[in-house]
Amino acid sequence: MTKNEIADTLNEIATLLELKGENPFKVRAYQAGARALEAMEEVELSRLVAAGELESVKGLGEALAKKIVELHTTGRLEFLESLQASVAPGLVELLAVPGLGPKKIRALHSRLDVADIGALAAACAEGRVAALDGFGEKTQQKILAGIKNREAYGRRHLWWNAEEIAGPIVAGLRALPQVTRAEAAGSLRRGLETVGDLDFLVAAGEAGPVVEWFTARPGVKEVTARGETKASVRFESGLQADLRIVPEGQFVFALHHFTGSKDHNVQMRQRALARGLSLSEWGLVPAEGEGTAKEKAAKIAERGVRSAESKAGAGADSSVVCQSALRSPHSAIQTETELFAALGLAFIPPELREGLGEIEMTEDFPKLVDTSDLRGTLHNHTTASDGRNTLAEMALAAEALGWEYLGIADHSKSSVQARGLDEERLAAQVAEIHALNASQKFKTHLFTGTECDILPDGRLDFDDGVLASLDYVVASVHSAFAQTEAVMTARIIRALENPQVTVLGHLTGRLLLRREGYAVNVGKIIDAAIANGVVIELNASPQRLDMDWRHWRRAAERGLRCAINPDAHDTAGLAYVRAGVNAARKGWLAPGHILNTRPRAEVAEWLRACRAKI
DNA sequence: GCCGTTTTCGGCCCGACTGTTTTCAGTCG
Repeated sequence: MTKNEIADTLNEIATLLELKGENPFKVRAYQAGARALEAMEEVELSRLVAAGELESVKGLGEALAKKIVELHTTGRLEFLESLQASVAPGLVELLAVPGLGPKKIRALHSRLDVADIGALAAACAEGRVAALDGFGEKTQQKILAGIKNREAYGRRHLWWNAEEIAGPIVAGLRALPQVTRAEAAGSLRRGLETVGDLDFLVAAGEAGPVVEWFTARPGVKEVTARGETKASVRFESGLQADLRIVPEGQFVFALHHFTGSKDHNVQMRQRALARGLSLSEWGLVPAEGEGTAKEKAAKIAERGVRSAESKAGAGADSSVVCQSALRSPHSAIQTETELFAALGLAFIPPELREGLGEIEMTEDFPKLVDTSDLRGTLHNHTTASDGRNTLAEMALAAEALGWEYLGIADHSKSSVQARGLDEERLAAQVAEIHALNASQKFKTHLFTGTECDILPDGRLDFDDGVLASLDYVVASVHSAFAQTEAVMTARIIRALENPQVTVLGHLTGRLLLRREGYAVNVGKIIDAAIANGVVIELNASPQRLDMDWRHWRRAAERGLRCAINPDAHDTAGLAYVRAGVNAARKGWLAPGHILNTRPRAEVAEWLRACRAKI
């Protein structure tokens, strides 16, 4: 079993133990064990298993080590199998119903014999749930509503769609007179391709009016929680949003905490502990002593500077940090930059906070690419194929964005469903583009291109002579998605080896939340692209974001060049580059890694040189 | 089930909110 499969198994054990009413700390131990594995390299796990040294890993004791070894070597675990046999399988899915936790589920199971969602819905409909001790009419209604909306609630949402809802809310919050600071945190702030829910964080003198305003937003279908400093709502799309209101001095700590990710926060807290400090959403305080971080922070703030300094920890390096934190934990640190600095770190951009090596970064981070760095894009469509705006309309929109160039890459003839261009229509389009460029009607230069189908056998949809008449060629797969990984990989590599191909379009063909990508060996494709001097596109369409950001950092270090392409099918679609830039930033990409941050002349020269590599 | 410069037993993050009960348990993040 692989490391991640073993981690999943440990998490499954934790869930089953929870449903059985086991000691919650035992449950947590399994979850911590899973996290410890996830943070490990695959080869490191194999080494530790072989050497019998798993117990040297923090969080793995004798019992977990034994189980991990069994899973790693045999792929099975007797303990899990007997555990699974002792828990009704339908109970696990009940955990997904809002308001139901292990205790309530066990009560439903033991007293009403409810063992799955169907039985639960029936019990609610008959009023049997409301009659149970500890349950009531409201709980029953909530469970019924939760079951009914389970599908929409469980869904994640495209970053783009979530941002469209969140943007106006942040602006509205900032405009409230009580509010001094407001941000959207969570995976939205980290620029993750999909978002589970929205987290809004506000610093305000008075919370009541902010909660009032928030819960009254248009599109709010349901207010699921409303307290003095917190509120939760559900929008009609199923998207949930949480609001938290904190005092000004706590804002930066809460912002960092709720931006996450979980892994990043765990590593940050570990780093703080190593410096004798405790980091939480409440503040950065000395780790030693009694009481919670919140209590300590409050006490220290009350006592003031002098007595606090006398308690500063030992060790020259950490005492500096301690004293500055102690001096005034709620006022000395006002920005995330200062928070990171207190732990000896440079500011970590939110997009990089995934616990994937950003904490270990000892030097300053490279300047990540920004939307304003882009001087144009390749891969856009017009009404000639399946676009919804004409060539001139697209050029005008690109000019309005200040772009120096716009690449036109309509579909090729095999993409019949997209009205792909044949040789004749392509030649006509090229002539039209040349005429438009010559007219100097627009400041934006148009490059002639095609999004040429990679046929099932790896040949291209146009002859080399036709391709050579264009400024550039995006090659993409649009058919025979069901090929095996080996066949698909060989197919794409054959296309990359054609000297006419300059850019590989949407590497996996995935549609986020709708369709998995086709099977393809990404590592081999990256190798082939580097070897053949082909750019791999970061397709910026919010539902694609393909090639995935997780591959970019290492690929770029090895010399792969990226093009951030909106794959726009209308003028509004040009704005998708922003989603692509997000993904590129998550992949640690700097402007130098990206072809379309270069000026027009340089891009034109690069495209020429690329084709001359024969 | 894990952990230990206070330790091999007794802790393990905890505050906010809801619903039910009438002072608190369960859930959530």
